[in-house]
Amino acid sequence: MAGEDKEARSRLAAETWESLFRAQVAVMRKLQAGKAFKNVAITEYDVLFTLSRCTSGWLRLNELNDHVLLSQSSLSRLVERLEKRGLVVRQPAPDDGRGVLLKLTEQGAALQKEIGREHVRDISSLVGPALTAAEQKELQRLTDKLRNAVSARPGK
Amino acid sequence: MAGEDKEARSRLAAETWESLFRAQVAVMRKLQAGKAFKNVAITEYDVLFTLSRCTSGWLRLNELNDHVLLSQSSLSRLVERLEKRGLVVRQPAPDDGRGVLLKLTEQGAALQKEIGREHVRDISSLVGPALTAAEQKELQRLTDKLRNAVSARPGK
DNA sequence: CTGCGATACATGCAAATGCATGAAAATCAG
DNA sequence: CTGATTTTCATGCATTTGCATGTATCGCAG
Repeated sequence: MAGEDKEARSRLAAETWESLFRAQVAVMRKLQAGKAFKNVAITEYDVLFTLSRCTSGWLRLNELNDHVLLSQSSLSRLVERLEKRGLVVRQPAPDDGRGVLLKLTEQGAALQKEIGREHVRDISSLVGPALTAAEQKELQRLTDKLRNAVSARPGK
Repeated sequence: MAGEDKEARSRLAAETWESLFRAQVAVMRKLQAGKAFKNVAITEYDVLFTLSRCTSGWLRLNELNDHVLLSQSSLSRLVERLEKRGLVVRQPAPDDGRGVLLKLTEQGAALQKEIGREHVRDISSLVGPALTAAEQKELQRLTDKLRNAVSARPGK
């Protein structure tokens, strides 16, 4: 009956999330142990990486925050540290007096590339042997679909 | 040729991980915003949850640490706080003088159940509409496979 | 049994994080 | 245009985290 059905679907969703989360923890543990993140924390690298993917070069602090699992204040200070280390530069947004734009410095871009290579090696040695190419593609499709659906949905 | 193939597989693994990670961030963001985690941090809940799943009731701090994305010292203090709040009890391991066993108190078990229900509701309203049941099962299978492969592999 | 390295957990301390709040600019209602 | 509300980012402060280290126990080689 309907009640059981709803219950079963609820459980399926919870178990699916549980599996996804545990897999993320397991992989992240290994990655953090790698020497790629000896001098740069994983959240810091995440910021450098996101900036490196940004075509225009400049990115609003605001948008960056959506991408990263950090509170606004923590991101503010993380960026402050990166700036002090000469890895990024801040600039007031031209079209919005409240906004702040971010860009990688040459040094920041170089460091991102260096760590990135290491990082990709680590990832591929972890994920590569675990799943076939077809499985990886399917996993990518499913997680992309999940992320899109979740991000699209309003606050709720 | 072989070089390109290796490069392509490396990229696939990296992109797969990227997708998985972003999906996790997106879902986690929404979950953290839910009122389920107003009084209990997500890492704290994770500990309560893991203890609730433990059939024998008692769990070594040690094993718990494998499960959670926290350093050993952080977990030690997290557990200390939970004990102060009366949610768990500690006990020296009978067979190993160095070890510490953990168990939920009645109050801890009750709180876990209460938050758990809320949490499952949130998850299912996020994941449920995003993927079909078949897709969820497949996602679960793939992430389980990934986690098993990654955890099995020695330190490297 | 003895000594030595490894393992499990706790603790001092500096760094990172989040919450609450503040300041400045944008947006909106009337 | 004016005043109220919202958005964006920064900052004070308490909490949480991780690194390095300390202590106790375990396991093992000799």
